[in-house]
Amino acid sequence: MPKVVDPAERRRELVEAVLRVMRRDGLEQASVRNVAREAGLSMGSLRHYFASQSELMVFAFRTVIDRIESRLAALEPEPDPTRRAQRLLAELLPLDDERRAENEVWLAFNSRAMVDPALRALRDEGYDALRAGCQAMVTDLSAAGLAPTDVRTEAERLHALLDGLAVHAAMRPDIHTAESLTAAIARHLDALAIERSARDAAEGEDPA
Amino acid sequence: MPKVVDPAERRRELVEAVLRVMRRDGLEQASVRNVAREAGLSMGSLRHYFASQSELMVFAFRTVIDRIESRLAALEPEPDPTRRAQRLLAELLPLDDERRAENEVWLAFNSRAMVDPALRALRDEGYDALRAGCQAMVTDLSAAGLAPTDVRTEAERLHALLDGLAVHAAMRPDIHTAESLTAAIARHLDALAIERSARDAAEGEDPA
DNA sequence: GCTACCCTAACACAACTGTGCTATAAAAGT
DNA sequence: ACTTTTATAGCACAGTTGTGTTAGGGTAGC
Repeated sequence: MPKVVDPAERRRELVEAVLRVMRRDGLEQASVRNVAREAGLSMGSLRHYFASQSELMVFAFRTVIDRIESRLAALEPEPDPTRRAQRLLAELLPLDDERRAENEVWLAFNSRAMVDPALRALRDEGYDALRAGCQAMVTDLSAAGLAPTDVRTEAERLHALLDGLAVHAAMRPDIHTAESLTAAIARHLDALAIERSARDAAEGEDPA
Repeated sequence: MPKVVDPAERRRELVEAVLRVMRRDGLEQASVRNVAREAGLSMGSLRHYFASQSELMVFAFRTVIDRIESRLAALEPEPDPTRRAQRLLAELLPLDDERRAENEVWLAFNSRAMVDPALRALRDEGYDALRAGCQAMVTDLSAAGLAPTDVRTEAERLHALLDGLAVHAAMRPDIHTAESLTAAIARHLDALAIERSARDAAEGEDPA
């Protein structure tokens, strides 16, 4: 009976099982037994694809990261920096069920990474990528005169706002609807532009 | 030998043991055995003070919440809304080792509350309190002409920024120093004031 | 004195964990 | 046709978990 499915496909199925269990019962319930049962396999089979639980978790986390990154990369090019930022941020916020699920497992992985060294490297990778993305967005906006020139501080602020909204959406999905999340982000982008104009005007006055 | 210390004191010691274990080894290591060993007691003794692990965790979480709230309440009154907001936010951010520790256990409790119903109520309580605090700050700033009039959106933005910064500080304490955190918050308060001025000016022009 | 009570300790139990090992059947390679 | 590799299943083992129960030692009230 073996060899009926592609090994890579099996691994993907197992990752899906991990994510399902994590969402339904919490990260600590994602034991090798529970995951194997969820996937309809014996735990001996699971161990054939992943030698250890840590390996399974790392692969699952990596899969989630790759999925998010490829989704961002697949976005059609958008020359206008504001609209580009809006689309990127909309892709990162948990606005629909699929991304809500993704957000939950992302947060679970992140919290385990606080203690598990094997996951820490992946968490840092995701963190750095998001940080770089925020920095790129602010840089483009700033170049277009739509954000203050202090890119570093503004990128940190945007990044923290984004992650904070994601955490809040996971904690209270009833309060933080897709509308309120997008409104908060839109307001922030708007505020960045206003701030830039005001600072430019102040600079034009002061030294003159 | 029993009865040498106040039972309430014992409970406090046990909570401290919980927090130490949680910070050192992670939340999932805070088993009744590990906590009892950390406190230098047998697990039979621990169970005399807390009938179940859930009870212990709830009490520990409650203690952390109370500690933060009483520290905020102990702040001397500050009439200037900007300075008051700065002080409140400085008290909530993990700027020193003590509050870094507090922040870590806070996040750990929050992540477990995603799955543990007993902790969820406490998490929601903490969330609501912080949300109300942000709303109060923005309301005062807005009344003083130092923040936009859309209190609801701005409170959500401030709240998310605050929690996002706390998460980032826990993840990357090397990157997010006390200086960068306070700078981000200061910039945000500054931006709120600028935004208000600009919107007021725009409104004065438009309908005229 | 003594009785009642609080605290502490220690053990038992069932459930769960990750991991190693073995057996077997199907496929692939020759 | 035969051998080797791959995939699956199942079990054993040692460790940890939460919780219950039992017993004993120390203090306080009478």
